[in-house]
Amino acid sequence: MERKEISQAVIVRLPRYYRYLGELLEEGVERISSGELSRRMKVTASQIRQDLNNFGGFGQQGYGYNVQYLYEEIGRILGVDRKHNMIIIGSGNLGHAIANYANFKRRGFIVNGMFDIDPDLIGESVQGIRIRGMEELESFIRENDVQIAAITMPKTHAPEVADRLVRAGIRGIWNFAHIDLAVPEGVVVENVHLSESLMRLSYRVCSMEDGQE
Amino acid sequence: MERKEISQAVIVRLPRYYRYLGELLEEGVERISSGELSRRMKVTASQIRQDLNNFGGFGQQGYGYNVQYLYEEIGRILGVDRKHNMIIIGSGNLGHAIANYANFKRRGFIVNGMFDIDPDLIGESVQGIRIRGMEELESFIRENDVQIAAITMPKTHAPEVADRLVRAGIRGIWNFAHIDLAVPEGVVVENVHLSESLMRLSYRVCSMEDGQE
DNA sequence: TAGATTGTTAATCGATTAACAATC
DNA sequence: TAGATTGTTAATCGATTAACAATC
Repeated sequence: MERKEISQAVIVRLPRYYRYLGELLEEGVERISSGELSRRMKVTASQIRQDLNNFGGFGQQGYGYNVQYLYEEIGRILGVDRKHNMIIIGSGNLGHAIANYANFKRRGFIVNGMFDIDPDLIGESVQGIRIRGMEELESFIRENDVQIAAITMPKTHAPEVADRLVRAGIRGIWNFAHIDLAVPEGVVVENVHLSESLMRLSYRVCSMEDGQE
Repeated sequence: MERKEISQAVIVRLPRYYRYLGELLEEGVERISSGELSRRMKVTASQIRQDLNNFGGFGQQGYGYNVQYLYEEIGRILGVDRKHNMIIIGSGNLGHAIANYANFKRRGFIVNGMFDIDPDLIGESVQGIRIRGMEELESFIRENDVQIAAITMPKTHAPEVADRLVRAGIRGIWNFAHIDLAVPEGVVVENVHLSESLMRLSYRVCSMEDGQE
């Protein structure tokens, strides 16, 4: 599937293309040119064409891009055409928020297990998903062919849990803990560091006030 | 405070420096060289020195950087030395997760109001924060000098709410809704698009399997 | 066919890394 | 002082934008 190395910048933009194409599809738009899409997304048409051509020629000269086709192709590239079994480690508010978010399911991310250390939570159910104790972690991953784990627990035990996940064969970690996890080659970590995001917002608000941005 | 334009890439990295310096401080480390920090953070020493010099000469030749001093300076740059009043629009799990996260408070982000449209939630309290109806939004922002609003509600009404926030004088929007908000100059939007983050993870997991990354 | 718009090459711009003189 | 390490300039690398020939 992969020809050359795709740059990180392109990968970051890809889901946003997917979102806009989904919206166009809902609006009933059948075809779109890079120029028109560029106006909507506020990026250059050049960038859109360059980005898409990393993966192949999806368009047609004189016509543009077929929305449905391009949407499906990008979906395939992102892997949302497949099913991914997913677990959530940490059943606090954030874990609940993710478990409840129905759109993930639509994209093929099936949460089939939640875990916690709190005995009061173990045995409870969220959206039909049972909360389990940590001792079941490895067996559950193996038996349910789990690919992705979201870590939504405090940072203290996150590295240790990450090690267990890796050893149990997880392929991707969606890390919400405020710490950088060390994983071996072949395992992917995607960080969501909310406090860093909030500080960036704060920086920009403040620099707006003093100098102007 | 601002000399020249600071690049987006630098701003993204800044909170991570802050986090590592905070950890060093807790470890009792008094001084650190760009070389040693580069080993810890797995970035080049050159990049660290370049990044910091955007804001001034915090180091000393032959010595390195004083951890405490650098930590405080970066905190000042990020604006975490000040108080920011903050509200949360949307009191679902995600709103609760943010309200409950005590570390934000430590960094000066004070959540003093939560809002929702659900009559069952209005009047309830989370962490001592009362959940209010949307009709109180504008008056609350003005009376409590609120600078930052987190939008943790479904995307449908997010643009409309964003408009109200802007008109009421909010300076920064922390947007968790899966939509791009249009705001005038002088107002800052920081997006946290979880579904896009998850798709990036999915992409990288899949491309690991087919070709190798 | 003529017009539109892609795919792709070339030019520009910006960010990262390397190197080293300044200096603590 | 000598050694270490910064601040900063110069070199390299990569990403974005512009341009245009190919082609539907």
